[in-house]
Amino acid sequence: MGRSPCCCHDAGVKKGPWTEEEDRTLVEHIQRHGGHVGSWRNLPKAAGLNRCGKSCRLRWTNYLRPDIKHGNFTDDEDRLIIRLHAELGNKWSTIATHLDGRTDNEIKNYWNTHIRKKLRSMGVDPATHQRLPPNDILISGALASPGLHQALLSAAASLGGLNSALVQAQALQLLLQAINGGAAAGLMASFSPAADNAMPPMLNASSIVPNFQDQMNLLAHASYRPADDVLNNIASFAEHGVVQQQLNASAPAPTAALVSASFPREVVAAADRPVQGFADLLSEPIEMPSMCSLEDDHFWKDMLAESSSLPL
DNA sequence: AAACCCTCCAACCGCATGGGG
DNA sequence: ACCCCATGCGGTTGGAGGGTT
Repeated sequence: MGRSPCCCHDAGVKKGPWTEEEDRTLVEHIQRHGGHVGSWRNLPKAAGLNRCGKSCRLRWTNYLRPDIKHGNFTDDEDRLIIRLHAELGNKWSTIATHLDGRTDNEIKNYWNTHIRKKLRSMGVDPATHQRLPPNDILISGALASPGLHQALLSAAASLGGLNSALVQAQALQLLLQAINGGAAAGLMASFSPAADNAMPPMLNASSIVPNFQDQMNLLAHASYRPADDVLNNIASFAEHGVVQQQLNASAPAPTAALVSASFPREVVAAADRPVQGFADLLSEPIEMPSMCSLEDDHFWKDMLAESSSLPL
């Protein structure tokens, strides 16, 4: 129906990057007409450019227009883009109307190359501005590294050596909470306890033990001594920087005191919290791995908290 | 030094929309 | 109501440049 083929399909019409000469020709032509363009389709011929009108329009609106601001985005602009995206979605042209001198194309590129990546690395879905499911965080974050992911699975498997399924679950929960800031349900569900232990058929973060101090008390009274490889595996996580605090693999059995001392207080507090939306995650500093470390990046923390509080 | 990989962004592509005849 | 055309818009691509092996 009705649409004529674009002039861009004409043979001999130049494509690709613009030269300075072409830029100058286009700018001078538009300036000669008082900054107004009658018809983009007729412009190339009138200006003496071997380009299609669409290409000229794009070059002018995205790059040559005198009111365009070039250079890095400011923190305020970042903040505004995230807030507007949470409200409007991928309406780049609408978002661009709120940022002086920025084009929709530039904002779109900036979103796709910088902001989206940053949000994902923090465990936030850039499309919905909600917290990513645990599995997605594992895949998108530092644990996408095969070695680290394998180490995690190995540690989880070695927890089977513990003499109580409940203690296994608690220890694994603690480990995963420390690694993933509470988003442990995915791996917890895939963890199979020994058959002779009385365990719920399906594990998840909320069905284990709701209070971390209770877990520690249970550990203290369980008088269990885990296999050395458990400690070694946990220590290897520490080496990977997943758990920031160094563990001492040659220490005595991990009583509650040892475990508490081995993990920062913030981790213990994080383990005690239920899994919630990412706004709650951001409400206070949590010791987390580098893939979603927020406590040293207040700018992003504030910005995300702001965008997540918008009415949708 | 060279090959390879990755990131970034300008530019392209094709569909949607709206206005005029 | 229909057709044609110009422009707007968002998704995608390709190549330059920088970093890594």
